[in-house]
Amino acid sequence: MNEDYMVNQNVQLDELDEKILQLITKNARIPFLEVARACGVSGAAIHQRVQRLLNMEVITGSEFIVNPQKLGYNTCAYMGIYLDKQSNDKEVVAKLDEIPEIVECHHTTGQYAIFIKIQAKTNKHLKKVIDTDLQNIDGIARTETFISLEMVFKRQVPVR
Amino acid sequence: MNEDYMVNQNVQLDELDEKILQLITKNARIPFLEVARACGVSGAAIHQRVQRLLNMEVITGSEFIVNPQKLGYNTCAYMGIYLDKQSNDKEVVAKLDEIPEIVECHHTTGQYAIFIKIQAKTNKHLKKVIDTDLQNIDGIARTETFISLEMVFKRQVPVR
DNA sequence: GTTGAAAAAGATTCAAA
DNA sequence: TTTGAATCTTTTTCAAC
Repeated sequence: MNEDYMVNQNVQLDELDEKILQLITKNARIPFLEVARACGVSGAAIHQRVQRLLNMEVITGSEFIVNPQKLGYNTCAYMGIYLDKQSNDKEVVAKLDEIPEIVECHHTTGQYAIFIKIQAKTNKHLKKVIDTDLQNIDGIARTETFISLEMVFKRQVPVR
Repeated sequence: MNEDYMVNQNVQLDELDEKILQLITKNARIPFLEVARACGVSGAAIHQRVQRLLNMEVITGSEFIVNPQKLGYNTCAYMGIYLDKQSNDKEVVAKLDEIPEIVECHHTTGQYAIFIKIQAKTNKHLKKVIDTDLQNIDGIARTETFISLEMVFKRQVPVR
């Protein structure tokens, strides 16, 4: 009982919550007092609302966003992974987790069992990740790579 | 001259920059004075370094991270898009940009011309995005969808 | 749940090194 | 580039509504 898949994770948010989310998801450093002024409520109210949104896990934290290219990461790729029939998904994922160039990992349905996003410095670096790091993982049968020539846009889920 | 593709965007960072990045990319709300204490320098130094990292676009901003599931977005999918030969990539991308459920969009090489990430509330919602919103865009020949059953991990590019 | 007020902490500026 | 000190702003707490 009470497994993840049984829980409706949806949460009731009012307009103030949504306004707050719209502001802080675009700029985590915005002063709560500025949010307060924009919303016409007190700073204390924003403080409490944000705390509540964190407690409810509607927001899971904050981050400064790095520009991969400025750190020399110029190659981005997606990869679909086929697993051997007898392989253990969890073990494969644990191994993938150890490869820092893999920045995202999903269990998927359809042709692939696992789908990942890779950030590498160069095409040569990507080749090393694929031919060495991934090749060393037991259970991977085959992979298909899609190289991103350019990320055109990226954003978060719409708040309302 | 001086086109995007000619510019080496790589930037020289020292250990202090890296330490700062490691802290602020995990928590955008961390007080700079706390970063200062962790790094053994003054608050003013951190303030200036962060400003410099922003000016250099090593960091492009900050955000509170929303948990899509708590907003009712329970279906995540990736989609490869094949375009008609005579179609205009830019126009297609502009249309995709207008669909809020598409949260990421890349130009790709290989079998697909465009690769996108979709966040929908339900499978039915995803079907509506695919069958209605995407179907209405001229130039799209065919699509292939990979549904994510579970995002196992997500992180930013390693700093150093 | 929201408020204003108070106290504590942080951000920002700047002259000097 | 870094620093400490000064100033200004924000964060956080809390009693009262």
